[in-house]
Amino acid sequence: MTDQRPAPAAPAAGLRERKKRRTRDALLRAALLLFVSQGYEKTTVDEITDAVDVSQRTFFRYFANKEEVAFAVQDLVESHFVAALRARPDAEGPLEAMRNAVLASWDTIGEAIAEVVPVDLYMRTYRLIESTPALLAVHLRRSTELEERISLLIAAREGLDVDADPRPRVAVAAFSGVMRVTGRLWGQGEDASVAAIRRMTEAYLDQIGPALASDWR
Amino acid sequence: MTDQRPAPAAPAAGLRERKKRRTRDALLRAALLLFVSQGYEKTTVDEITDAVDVSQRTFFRYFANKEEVAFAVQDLVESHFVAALRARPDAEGPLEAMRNAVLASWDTIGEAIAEVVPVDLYMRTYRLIESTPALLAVHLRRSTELEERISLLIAAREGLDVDADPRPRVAVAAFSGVMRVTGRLWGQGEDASVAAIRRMTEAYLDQIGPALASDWR
DNA sequence: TGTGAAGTGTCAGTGGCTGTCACTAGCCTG
DNA sequence: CAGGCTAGTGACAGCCACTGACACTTCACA
Repeated sequence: MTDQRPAPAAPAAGLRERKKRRTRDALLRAALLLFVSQGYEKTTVDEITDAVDVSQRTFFRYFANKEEVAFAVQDLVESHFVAALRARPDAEGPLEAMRNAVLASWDTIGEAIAEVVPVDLYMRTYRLIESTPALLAVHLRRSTELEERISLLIAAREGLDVDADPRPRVAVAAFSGVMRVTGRLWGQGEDASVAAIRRMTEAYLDQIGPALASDWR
Repeated sequence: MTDQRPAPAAPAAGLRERKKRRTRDALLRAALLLFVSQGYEKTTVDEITDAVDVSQRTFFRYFANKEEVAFAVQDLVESHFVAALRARPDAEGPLEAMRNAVLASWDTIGEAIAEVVPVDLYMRTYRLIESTPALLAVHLRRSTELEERISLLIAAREGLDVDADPRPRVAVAAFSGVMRVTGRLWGQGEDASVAAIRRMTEAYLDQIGPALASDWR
């Protein structure tokens, strides 16, 4: 997760700072546009830097690699979810809290995204990630990192030690597994709206209990 | 180290075939050895091909990319699990069947692996995968592909349509999530034995029910 | 206003990966 | 068993992601 964002509570930073942010944003937007319009693999870093008129070297000073730029917005979405989870009342059980946190964060994520790129561009990027093997792989690895953070959070809520009690990690794993399935299906489906994935998430989360029952008939 | 496998229904193929298999096996073994001894990233394809005395081009004719060679044995393990799952009696519920299939397949996987590489080498490779970001990413992506296959299998067992009923995918997602957690923890832990991961799997799978309960206290 | 450092461009180099082409060796047919 | 066919390979050239080194420009700040 990228740290530096003087977002809320950051007046007009120095000229240098602003220039930097502008360059980064320009690279990000140009990259995502190119990715969604012609595909990730078919986009070279040179094309991105040409579009922004900086050197290739500069790109790699802002983003560790070509993949990273594709996940810049995803970072935002994830920290949004984590914040929503932190905000859940203690009274809610683990699974209930996670469920409410996703649903709540999807209701408000739009604005947060729009500060950086058009929401539509993000959604098309998300679909691109799901459908591009190289990006999907990175996405999944990042997801497990997020899962670990969530596990620690859940454990803290319940006053447990993650290493002593398997339940936090198991619950998060089950929850995340379901989230991935919905993400994938949404990416493959017709309806690319936020509403669609929200609806799907709700429906699939409802099935966790029934799915783990010993007899489905 | 046998140069060919008395594989089921594969007599002595032509000389061409045998040479091919020998080259592939040699590349595989050399690659894994280099990977585990000096790390994945620090091993160049040239080093691998030099060790086997073939051209770099030849390497890429056998393996689509450098990553693929690291997963050759994993392929074996996965199809072993799928076979075990197919063999579970219809009477078992979905989760029960998957659980029994993993445990059963771990009891017998050793011999299957040993036909290709020393079991110890495989285990060290597995740990390397878990601890190398680039490989972990690919591993996770491959896992989701496997999950889809399993979902279809489970659905078939229960006479369901995966797209109409979310339960197969949800159950598999939850199950796989737990499996990944155990794989990761095993990779980080001290005990690198098959027994260790088997034990851990059993313990964690036992926690699925409790973990999803609405109240842990 | 001068000095230091942050940000960038340029250049050279490495390594993964691909296309092409020519050559050789196992295979097959007459 | 000769001669042609083709799969497998090596050699080579080239693309692209990425890195290190160094010099230059531009802002920041004393």
